[in-house]
Amino acid sequence: MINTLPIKHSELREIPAFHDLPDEQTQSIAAVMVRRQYAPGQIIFMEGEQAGSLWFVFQGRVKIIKQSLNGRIQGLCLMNRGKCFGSCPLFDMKKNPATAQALDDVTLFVLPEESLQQLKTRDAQLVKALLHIYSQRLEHLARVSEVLGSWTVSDRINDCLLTYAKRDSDEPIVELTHEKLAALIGTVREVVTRHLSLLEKEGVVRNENGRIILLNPNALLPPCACEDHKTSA
Amino acid sequence: MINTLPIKHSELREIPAFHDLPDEQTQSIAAVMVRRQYAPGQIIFMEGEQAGSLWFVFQGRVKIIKQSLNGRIQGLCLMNRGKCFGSCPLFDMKKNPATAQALDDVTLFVLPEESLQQLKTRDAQLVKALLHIYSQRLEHLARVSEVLGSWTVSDRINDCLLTYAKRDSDEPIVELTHEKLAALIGTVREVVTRHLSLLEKEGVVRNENGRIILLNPNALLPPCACEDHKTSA
DNA sequence: CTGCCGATGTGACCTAAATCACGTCACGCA
DNA sequence: TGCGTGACGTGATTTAGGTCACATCGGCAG
Repeated sequence: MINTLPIKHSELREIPAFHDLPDEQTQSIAAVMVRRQYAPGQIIFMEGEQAGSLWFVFQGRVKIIKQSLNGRIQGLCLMNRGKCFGSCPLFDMKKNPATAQALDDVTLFVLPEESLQQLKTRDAQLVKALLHIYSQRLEHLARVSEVLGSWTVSDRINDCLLTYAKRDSDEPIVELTHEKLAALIGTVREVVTRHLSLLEKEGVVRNENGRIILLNPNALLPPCACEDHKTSA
Repeated sequence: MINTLPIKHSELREIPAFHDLPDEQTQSIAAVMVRRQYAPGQIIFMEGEQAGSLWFVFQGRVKIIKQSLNGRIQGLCLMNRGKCFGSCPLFDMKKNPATAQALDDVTLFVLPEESLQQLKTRDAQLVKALLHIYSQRLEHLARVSEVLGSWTVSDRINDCLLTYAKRDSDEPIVELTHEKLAALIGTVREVVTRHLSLLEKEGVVRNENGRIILLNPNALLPPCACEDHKTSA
């Protein structure tokens, strides 16, 4: 899980949060960061723990989830390359509000709590960066709340497809199994499969094993007052 | 809506966020704050606007809600005396993630965006306070996401009762109509009424006109793995 | 006292979506 | 070549909870 290979500042440069920092800064930060590897499904930290470190995704994808006592799991978001998560308990928050779990084989850069505390007192710039990250997260969670509260499962699947599509080639591709999509959305595999079959019949997507190709992403656009009573799904 | 009556620092002292500040600070802050009044139902700011001010509730209650395009409304939380909200667009957030609406007759203290910007650069203490507020909000929204995703409506009603009960007298009282409770939870009045009737039959609450008295708050405690298949509700 | 109105109670009904229970299909591998 | 295994497809059934349509009830202005 811990990989002693040091972190090159060229690698650090690939994280958006460090784009604008001067070389000397990235050098010193790279020196205190730790590289970690996780296998698919492995838990990175648990809801309720007190990990105050900052985590950056270098490779792979990390799933942020909440599991309630009755066993149901609700995915909050998916962090891919360059994204940052964690650090919530750093500012008087008692405990982690959610769980982080590796989705693929994952390589993370970790800024340990102690180092972060040090940097925080020395560097006002960092605090501002944190506020920015928090803002984004607030925005995202507010959106999740709206989506969970008032969208149908079908709309949530569409939204999820658009959100997590890789747009490398000319046709966007979602590299998730139905099972994992279901977990992210907070539903079950059958419902995802059924809805995707519908979409395939309509020619909007093509299902392959372990991934979904979006043939007509525009047809997945968010629900709108104009299309009141939907015939399909 | 705007009330020119100046804000006394004795009043400002009643806001938890200003408890620890030295007198001179509260004086100068009180000088730049604005008092505003709102009638029940009045919108304070809308989702999508760019209000970067900080709002403090001095009297009454403010409902934070999200309305999605299909017309459904999802309540996020209820801010009462002393609570702080707003200010999201201050740190690079494009727009307000939610709407604020007065529930009762409300008196607010507003710290306008310009003043806040000034204070922000001068006072590192304030930035730390903001981080704290953001942390709490993140925590809360993460909880909302879990609740929306995996609790039943009945559990959400129970939770809401416990969360918003006034504990002045020996018996906690919730001063909300079924209608308003429903809006907060993101359901409809009938469902709330039905569930409350059940609870009343079980002797857990007593329904009066416009308020609910909790006779046995412990019976409302959150859902738990141990009580797997619930008979009631 | 009467009429109005907002807050409640309650039954009948309907739909989304979870659950259960299978069957199929592709693919690696001994 | 057969077999195991993980991913996908699909019907039947069940259920929470939203929708509709009313009846009731308590307070209060005139």
